[in-house]
Amino acid sequence: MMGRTPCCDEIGLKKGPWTPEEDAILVDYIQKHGHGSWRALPKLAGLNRCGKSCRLRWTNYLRPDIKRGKFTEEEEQLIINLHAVLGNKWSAIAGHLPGRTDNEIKNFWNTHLKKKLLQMGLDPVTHRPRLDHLNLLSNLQQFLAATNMVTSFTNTLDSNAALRLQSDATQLAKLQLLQNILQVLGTNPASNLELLNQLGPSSSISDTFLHEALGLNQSKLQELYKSSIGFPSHQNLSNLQTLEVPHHLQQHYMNGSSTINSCMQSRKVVDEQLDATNSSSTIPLNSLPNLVSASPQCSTVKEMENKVNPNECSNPSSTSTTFEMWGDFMCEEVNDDYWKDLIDQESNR
DNA sequence: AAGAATATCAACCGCGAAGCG
DNA sequence: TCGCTTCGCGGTTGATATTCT
Repeated sequence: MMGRTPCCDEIGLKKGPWTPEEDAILVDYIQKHGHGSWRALPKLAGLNRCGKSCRLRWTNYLRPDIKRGKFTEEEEQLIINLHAVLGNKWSAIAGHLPGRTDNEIKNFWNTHLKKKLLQMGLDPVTHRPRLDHLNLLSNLQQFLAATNMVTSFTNTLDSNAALRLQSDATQLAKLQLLQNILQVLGTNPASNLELLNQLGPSSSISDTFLHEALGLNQSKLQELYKSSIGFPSHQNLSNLQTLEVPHHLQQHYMNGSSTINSCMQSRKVVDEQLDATNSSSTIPLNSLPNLVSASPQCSTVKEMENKVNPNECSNPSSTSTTFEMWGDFMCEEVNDDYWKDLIDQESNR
């Protein structure tokens, strides 16, 4: 295969944009004869192009069933959802959007959706919250904002209920943040350094702030970091058990709102990890289950099915994404069955 | 108004997979 | 089974359009 001459290097074959005349010739020929062998087509049709160029022009532009115009909100959400499951399998994604081409979807992803996810603090590759320190800090702001929202809301309640709700919200915010930090510590050594730099003596993050936001002081966090690279011991994980989620809240929200529910599930995962670590101290921290989609790491659907529970891969309620962010993206009407069908279809391709 | 910067998207390129003798 | 051809995919490029300064 190496060194094969590209088909369009043949002398005299035209490249570049197609003229309306060329389009007309190609459409006319295919309508009359079908495309048959793409390689033979240009000669038969009387086009000074290579077969590859003809195929591309036909499939991406001239095909009669192509839908033109802007992507709808529904299409946009579908692409995001499909990308979370399939990764950069543009033709597979296009197969679920009638009239759209893989090229169009790829361009749309690269120019719009990627940026949109980044702006929302999500990694467009993994669809998880970004693990770099900047994002952690931006998440902090969101957690605090959310907590403040609860504070405003609780002004309307009696003082006991208000205090309890406020405290619960803060705990959940801590938990979510902690989950993100755990991911950083466990999976991304480069970010660890950056994070530690942020947490260092010259850091803009004050001890008070860390204490308030996390219930951890700098030295405790750094200690945790040092001891958790590569071989986390159950001792350093057990340090985190100071972050208790009130039992009544677990009961109340386990079947409740997706926001709180996702936090609770995150907590559950941490708990399970702690349990597992207690029984065997060799489980690496970065084996934390994927809470959002597995996506491109699941390079094939088969692989994906082996690696992850499809529900974990697709169920919005199992995400660890910051509050409702992910929920906003997921079509509510797209249920588990949809994803099961999708995965089945892809497996059978 | 003009030039620079940025966004968009059609088309190309190279590679791996599939088909076939 | 092997080697060649063809197809289709995903990443990238570059011309053009749009927005910003």
